[in-house]
Amino acid sequence: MVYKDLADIIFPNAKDISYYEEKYPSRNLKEGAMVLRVAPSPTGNVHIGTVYQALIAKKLAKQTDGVFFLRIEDTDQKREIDGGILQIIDTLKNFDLEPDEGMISETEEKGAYGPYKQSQRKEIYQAYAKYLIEQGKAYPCFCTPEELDEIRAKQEAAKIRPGYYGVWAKYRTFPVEDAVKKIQAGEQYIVRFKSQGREDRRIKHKDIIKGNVDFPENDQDIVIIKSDGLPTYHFAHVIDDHLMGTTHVTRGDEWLSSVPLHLQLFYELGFKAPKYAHTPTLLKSDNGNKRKISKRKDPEAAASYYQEVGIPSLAVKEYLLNIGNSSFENWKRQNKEKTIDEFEFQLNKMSVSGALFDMVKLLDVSKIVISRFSAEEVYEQTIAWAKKYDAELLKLLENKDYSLKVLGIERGNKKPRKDIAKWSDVKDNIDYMYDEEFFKKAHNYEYQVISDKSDIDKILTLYMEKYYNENDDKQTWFDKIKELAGEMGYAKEVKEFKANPEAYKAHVGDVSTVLRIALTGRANTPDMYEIMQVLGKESIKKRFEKAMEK
RNA sequence: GGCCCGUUGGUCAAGCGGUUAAGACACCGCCCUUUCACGGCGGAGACAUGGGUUCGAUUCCCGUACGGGUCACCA
Repeated sequence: MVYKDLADIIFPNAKDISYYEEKYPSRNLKEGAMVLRVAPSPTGNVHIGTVYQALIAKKLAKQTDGVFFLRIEDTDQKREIDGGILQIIDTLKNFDLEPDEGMISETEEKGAYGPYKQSQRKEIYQAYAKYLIEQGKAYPCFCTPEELDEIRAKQEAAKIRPGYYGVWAKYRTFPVEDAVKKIQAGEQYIVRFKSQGREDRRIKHKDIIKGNVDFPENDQDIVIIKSDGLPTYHFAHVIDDHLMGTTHVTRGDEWLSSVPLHLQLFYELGFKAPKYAHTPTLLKSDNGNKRKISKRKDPEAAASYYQEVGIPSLAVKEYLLNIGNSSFENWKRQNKEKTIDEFEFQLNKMSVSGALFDMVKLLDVSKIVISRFSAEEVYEQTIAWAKKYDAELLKLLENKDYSLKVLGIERGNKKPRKDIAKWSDVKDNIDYMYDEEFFKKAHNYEYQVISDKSDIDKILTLYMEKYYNENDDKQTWFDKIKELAGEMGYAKEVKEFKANPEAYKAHVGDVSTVLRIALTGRANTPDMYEIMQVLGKESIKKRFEKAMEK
C-alpha cells in the first residue's frame, strides 16, 4: 500500500486539485493592483479591529484598482453565533466599507472566487489535503486529546519544547497499512501536515510593516483537517488566499509568529505566497499596563459601540486612518475639501508597535468632522441615531424647519462651532431652544456679576420694551445692548470698565449675561444674536417673563 | 519558560549618524471690541537603561529592564 491508497480511503470523493486550479484562474488585473481581504469569524460583536483591517484593505485595493473581498472564517462551529455573518456585513456597510466580492447576506455572495464562506469550501480543503497525503506530506493522526495532553505533560516535565513534532509525532511514521486498518475499524482521526522544517534552521521573512524578521523554521506537524472534516485556520488561509488570488495579507500582528508555518505550507503546496503586512494591535491602558482591546471587557472594542454613542463612522475612520498613517492628520489639514478616499495610504509607513486607543482624541476628530457637516446632515444623522437610541430627542426634533435653524446656529461659516462630538451630545446642546422643553424645566437662573433682582428685572423689561427689535441686524442689536447698559449705569465697553473699574458696577458683558441666562437658563451658549433670531419675539418675551417670576 | 516584536513628552507620533528633537490631542497662560466653543499667540513636557562602534549617537551593534504577541482538533 502506498500514500495514494491512504489518501483514497480518507477522502474517496475529493476532486483532483487541478479542477480547482482551473476553476479559479489568476485574476486579470493591471500591474500593481492589490488584492486584499478582511476575514473575520462570525462570533458576534464585530471588533473595531476588524473595521480597522477592512478600512486599510479597502483603501489599498481602491488605490491600486485592485480587489477587496470579504471572507467568512467559520471553521470553528462551536464559536459561531446566529446572525454573526449579518453583523459583519452590516458593520462594514455602516462604515461604508462594502467589499467588492464576498458575502452580501447570510446566504448570498458575489464574485467569481467563492464560496466566500469557509464552511462551504470543505471539499476544496479536502482535495488539497488529499493531495498532500498522496505526496506523503500529510498523514492521519489517531491521538486522542488525552494522549496529546499526556505528551504535553511529559514535555513540560522534561522542560522541552511542547508540541507535536519530531519523535513526539507519534503517527508521523506510522505505516500506511496500519493507518488504513485503524480507519477501517472506525477509529477517529485528524489530518496533520508532515513538516519538513528543522528547528535549528532559520527562515527569513520580510514583512511590509515589521520589516525583516527571522524565525526558527516550523517543525510542528500541525493539524490541517479537524475531526469534523473542516480545516484549521492555517490550512484554510493558505488554500483560500492562493485560490482567491490574494496578493497582500493584512492581518493583526498576533499572526506574525505563524508566518514560518504559513510560508512552509505555501511552499509545500507549490503556491506562491502573498506578501504579508502584520498590523499593530489596538491597545488600551489598563492599570498602567497596555493590553489588547478586549471584546469581553471593553465596550469600545465593539464596532457597534461607536454607532450607539453616536460617533459618525467617518470620524471613526479618520481616527483609525491616523493611527495607521500619522501623516493623515497633516494631509487632512492641508486638504480640508478632499475626502479621505483621496489620501494615499502607505502600509510601510505604519507604526510597528501598538497604539493605545485614545477616546479623547477620537472625540476631537469627531468634533471636527461634525463641525463640517451642514445643518441638514447633522439633522439627518441625529434623527437616524435618535430613532434607535433616544425617543425624547426624536420628539424634540419633530419640527424639522425649526430644528434646522437651531442646528444651523454658528454653522457653515469659516469658524463653525465644535461643540458636538457625538449625536448623544445633541440633546443637551439644544434642548433649551425648544419652548416645550424650556418651560417644562425649573431654572435656577444663577446670575453672575449682576445679581440684584430689581436690576435684573429692570434690564429685562427695559430691553424688551425699549430696545429689542427682531429686525435689527447684529451690529444694531449689540449697539442697543450697549445703550441699555449705559442707561442702567454700566460700562458700555468692556475696555472702559477694565480701565476704570471703580466707576461702574459692571459692564455690557454682564448685562448680556443677564439676558443670556434669562433667555436660556444657562451661562454658556452660542451666539446670542442668532439664538434670539431663531427663538423669535414671542418666545423671548415669555422667557423673560418666566425669569422675572422667580 | 522558549520563540518573536517593540520602547521618542500624559496619549498618538515625525525624525533613521551632526536637528534649537516637528506636529496633533490633552493641560496651562494671554489675545480675539458680550459668555462658551472656535481661532490666534505663547508655555510646560520626551529619545527606558548600561556598554560599545564613531570625531560625533535618539538614530548602528550587544546586554539589561519593561511592555506586547505566540506556543490548541480557536481564529
